[in-house]
Amino acid sequence: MTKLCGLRERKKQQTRAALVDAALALFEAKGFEAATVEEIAATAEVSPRTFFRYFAAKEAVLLAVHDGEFDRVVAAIEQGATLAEAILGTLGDDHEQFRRVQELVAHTPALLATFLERSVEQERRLVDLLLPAAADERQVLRTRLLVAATYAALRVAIESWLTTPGSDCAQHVRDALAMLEQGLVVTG
Amino acid sequence: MTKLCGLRERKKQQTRAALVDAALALFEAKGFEAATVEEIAATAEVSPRTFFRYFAAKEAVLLAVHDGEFDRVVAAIEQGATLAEAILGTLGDDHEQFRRVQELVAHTPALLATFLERSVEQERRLVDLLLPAAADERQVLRTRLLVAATYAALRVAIESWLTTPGSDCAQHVRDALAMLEQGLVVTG
DNA sequence: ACGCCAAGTGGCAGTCTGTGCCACTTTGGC
DNA sequence: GCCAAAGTGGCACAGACTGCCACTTGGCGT
Repeated sequence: MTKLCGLRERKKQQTRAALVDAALALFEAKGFEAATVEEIAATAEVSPRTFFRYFAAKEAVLLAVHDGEFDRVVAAIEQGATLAEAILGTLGDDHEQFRRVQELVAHTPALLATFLERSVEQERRLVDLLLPAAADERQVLRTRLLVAATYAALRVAIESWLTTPGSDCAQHVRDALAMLEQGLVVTG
Repeated sequence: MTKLCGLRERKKQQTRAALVDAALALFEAKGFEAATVEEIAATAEVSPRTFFRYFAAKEAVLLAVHDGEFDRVVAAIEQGATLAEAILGTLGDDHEQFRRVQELVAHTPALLATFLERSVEQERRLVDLLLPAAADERQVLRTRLLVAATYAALRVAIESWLTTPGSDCAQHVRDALAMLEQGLVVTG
């Protein structure tokens, strides 16, 4: 965990938050590609050089927003929760920042690409986590498929949620997962 | 289809192919990010400016390799094939260029991101194609889920295929789709 | 055979992302 | 208070990509 004792560490978190806020606002105001790192840094009162010390790339600012949520999913699984339970659990307290980011992602191909790639990384970690120590080949495949399909369902659910004003995100996810579990007619 | 009558058109296809070959070879030799557009263009005996007239971005060279295959999937569906049939149909004649590209994608996060984004675009087109004119909300959701899950299975299958030397790609895909159809235990 | 038009190309200047390096300030431990 | 370490800014630079303009060349009518 991050220490919050020193002044140094507090300033860092503060700068980080300022960068995220600035980026989110600017992306929403003028679009992801039109907003430059220079502007974001200026808004957060920091040099562009420093921006890249906090985030490896322009897109990474938004990635950072959700990292905490994934950690909670991992934690839940480590305590014995199923994948579905873990995901649904973190969706409860909807930070509206989550919606803002997802809205941006849905409208910006470059951001979508970044997020999908991050999803694959997360999928790999989850597979390792869910897999028993000694698993046969078939078990591995089944788990990979489970996680990948769950993420696919999550993505479909979020899209559906974004286009349905006032709806509950968790409910969309539950519906999608239920459909998945009951078995898709792949041949239809 | 592309006309092949004129000399002009032939030269264009030739340049395009030269760029693809050069890019593929250079990416394999020194890695995607280490290979510069300048080098690729030079190898294909063309100016860097011209490279970007053929491909919108450095990654797009590899995207182009698979565009033809997706068109075949679309064509098959328009002639009444199911999604699974259409996909398995195009996988038969395995161009080894397909494997080379997938190998690169698997090892290069930036390429993976681009390909996943392209996958989402393809998914959207397939959903429109598979959906009857008047479909209720539930039908739409089910179709989106079907396509997204199928692509997830495809991705898992390809990964599995790449890491199993000498195996048949189509067989991996069939196995994955079968698992999907029989219903995943989401709560496991 | 000639010449015109449009398509294709190259070069150049310029923007933006991202990185390495070095000097400078600040913080936390002693 | 002093010193190493952490954090920051500025600079120079590479590489991806774009707009613009001048130039060449293939297609085509006459």
